[in-house]
Amino acid sequence: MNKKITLADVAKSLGISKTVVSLVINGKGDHHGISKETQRRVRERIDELNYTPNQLARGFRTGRTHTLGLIVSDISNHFYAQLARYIEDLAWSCGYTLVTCSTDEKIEKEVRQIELLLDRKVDGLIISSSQQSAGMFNRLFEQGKAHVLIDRVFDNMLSPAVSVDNYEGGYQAALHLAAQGAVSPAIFGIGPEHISTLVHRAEGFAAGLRDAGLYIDLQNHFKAPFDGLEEAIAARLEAYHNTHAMPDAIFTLNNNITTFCLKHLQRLGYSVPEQLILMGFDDAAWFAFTRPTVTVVAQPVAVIAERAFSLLMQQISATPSGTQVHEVLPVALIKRLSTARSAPVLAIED
Amino acid sequence: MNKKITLADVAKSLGISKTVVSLVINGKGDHHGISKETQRRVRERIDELNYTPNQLARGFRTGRTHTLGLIVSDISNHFYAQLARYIEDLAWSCGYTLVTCSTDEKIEKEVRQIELLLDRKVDGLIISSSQQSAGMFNRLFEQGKAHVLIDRVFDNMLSPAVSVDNYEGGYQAALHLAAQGAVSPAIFGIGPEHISTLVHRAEGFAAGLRDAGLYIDLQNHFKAPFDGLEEAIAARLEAYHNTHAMPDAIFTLNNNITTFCLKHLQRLGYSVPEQLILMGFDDAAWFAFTRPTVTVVAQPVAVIAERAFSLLMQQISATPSGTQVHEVLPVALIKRLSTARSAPVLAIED
DNA sequence: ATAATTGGTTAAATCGATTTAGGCGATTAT
DNA sequence: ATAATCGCCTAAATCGATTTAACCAATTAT
Repeated sequence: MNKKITLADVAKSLGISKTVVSLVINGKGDHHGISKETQRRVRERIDELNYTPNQLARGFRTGRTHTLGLIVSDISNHFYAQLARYIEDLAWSCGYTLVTCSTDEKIEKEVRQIELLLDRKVDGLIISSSQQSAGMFNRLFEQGKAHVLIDRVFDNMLSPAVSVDNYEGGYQAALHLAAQGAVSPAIFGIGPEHISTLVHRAEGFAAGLRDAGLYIDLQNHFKAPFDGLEEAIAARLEAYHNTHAMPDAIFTLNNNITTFCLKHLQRLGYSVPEQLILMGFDDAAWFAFTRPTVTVVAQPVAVIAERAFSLLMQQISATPSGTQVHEVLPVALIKRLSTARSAPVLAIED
Repeated sequence: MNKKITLADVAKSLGISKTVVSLVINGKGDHHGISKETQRRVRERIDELNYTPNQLARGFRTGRTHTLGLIVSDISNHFYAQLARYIEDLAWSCGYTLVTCSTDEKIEKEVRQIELLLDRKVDGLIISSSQQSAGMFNRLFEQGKAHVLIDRVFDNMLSPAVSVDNYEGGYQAALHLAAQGAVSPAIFGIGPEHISTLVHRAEGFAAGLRDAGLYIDLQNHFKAPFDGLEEAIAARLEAYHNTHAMPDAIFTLNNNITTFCLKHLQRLGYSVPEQLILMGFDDAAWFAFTRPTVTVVAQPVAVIAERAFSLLMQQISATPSGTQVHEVLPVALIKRLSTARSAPVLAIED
């Protein structure tokens, strides 16, 4: 277990000071007037000895770790897994490493994870928060700690944020379902109920229905618990089934809900779109080849990642501008067969 | 931007030495005979000042960062996303943070990521490697660096490893397809071709076919490139289609291949299982509710995570045993409708 | 009565890098 | 001829924790 070569070893082996070696490594050789010849010798010796800097020591000294933190509710959720992948690629291309944490929508867990990451001196955070208010993030903002809120946003937040137009997505969904003949649609949501994305999607949906001359009771729509999601959805559908009260349309508020809804409707013997139409928020690869394929409101995942990363890098490398930045990206309605009530002749895309 | 409270601040504010504060924080107070009263005062003041230790400095000094690294080919692949989630939970419950890196099957990228994580002094690595040989890992092993190979394994490897019985999975798949009437099945694989999991699955499949009196050319089965996977699969299926040479059964070597195969078979108008039967390696939530539902060889993801984590922790907290540990976990054949050639009356599970 | 032990504590070294503040000899400016 | 400048390099401080080696007074052992 040969102990690691240190910068001091390199310096000693060349009979020069650590300063020179450090400067050369960091490309500050010319700027500090280290002779070309010395620089060459240093680099040569570094190769010979196979020296690599201890990043921990470096980060400790400089206060910059080249590490970013990503906080989401569940990294195994397809939407967040994709997001993580995009962000990881962006981070890697800038020399950053990404630490991802799943909160399971537990506020307490989220807070501890953020604190842990801060104690580890990550250079920045990208957060899809489960919290109820902007308090903690406003504090981060005032401390000048680089971070970006994504996906979920807050009233009165100071932090830079990137989200999509959830309200509009819900609105479009409602218009589409109404156009396809839905009369008494149901919303399938998920707890906790303060999550901004879900609230906005539902509100937009209600507004769209209203404009289409329909009504839905926003307060009391179904909200499955985060833990035991599938079981709750199955139970709800069974209850509808047993009481012969199945709605004629369902709008599911995220991809997991859509997935489980479809699975259990199928299990109960319902055929979509003939007996009821269904559409969801969030796209996923498989929604394009299930039978029926599923109509969704899709989020521009790559763009969310790119914008959030860019806003984060701005904070890290420059002093942030004074104005609050909240980028709201457009969503896209992808019509597929699950809502093709009349003539199922829609082409399967790509 | 109030600068962070340090251990020295706490010590000074109490008029005592840093040593005492450090010992108390680390629960070594009793062991070093710090009086109960002093310990109480220290803890109280830490709360008052809201002091939290700089984990970077701590890790720098102790050489233990309480960080683990996970290397996989693509975190957005459902199998790895699930694995990551399980490992993250285990790690978190033991006070560890997880850094995940995606390699895109690029050996060069994998090597750099491992080196980076080592320079960051992660306490251990869990690696699903894309490399060709055990060389780098045998070196890690000899240096005593804690790590576990998962999923993919090597000949002559010294490192602890956890994998599944890929050969047996392939074998069972072949028997099943043969039993369902397949006569000339095709394998849909993916590059690079040295990946042990894929090799073993294909070899087991060939052996199973042989035992069922069938034959397949192992050398020349289809291997799609990792980049552009979907397009390659689509093209291959189209080629079959155009030449009226569609096989009567397809065995897909991982969940992504299965997904894309199904999607494009559907696009080309083939009905499964009537015109051809299909089964894949790896389960995924949606395979249980696509139509048809998909027969798969499922891996025990949670167990893989648990065993790998356990082997890693053993190395970190104790001196590893001398014997090479390679745990091989069983796979499970889940029969669904995509291979139900005769009577599609199989119950949809759960 | 002197030495050894114990209880409670501290000063200083240490981890491996970066950064500050100069040093020294040779050249250029005045 | 003296001072200022320049080119090249170094010693030492520093980041914030942990850990080693002792210290001092009070008690116990011999």
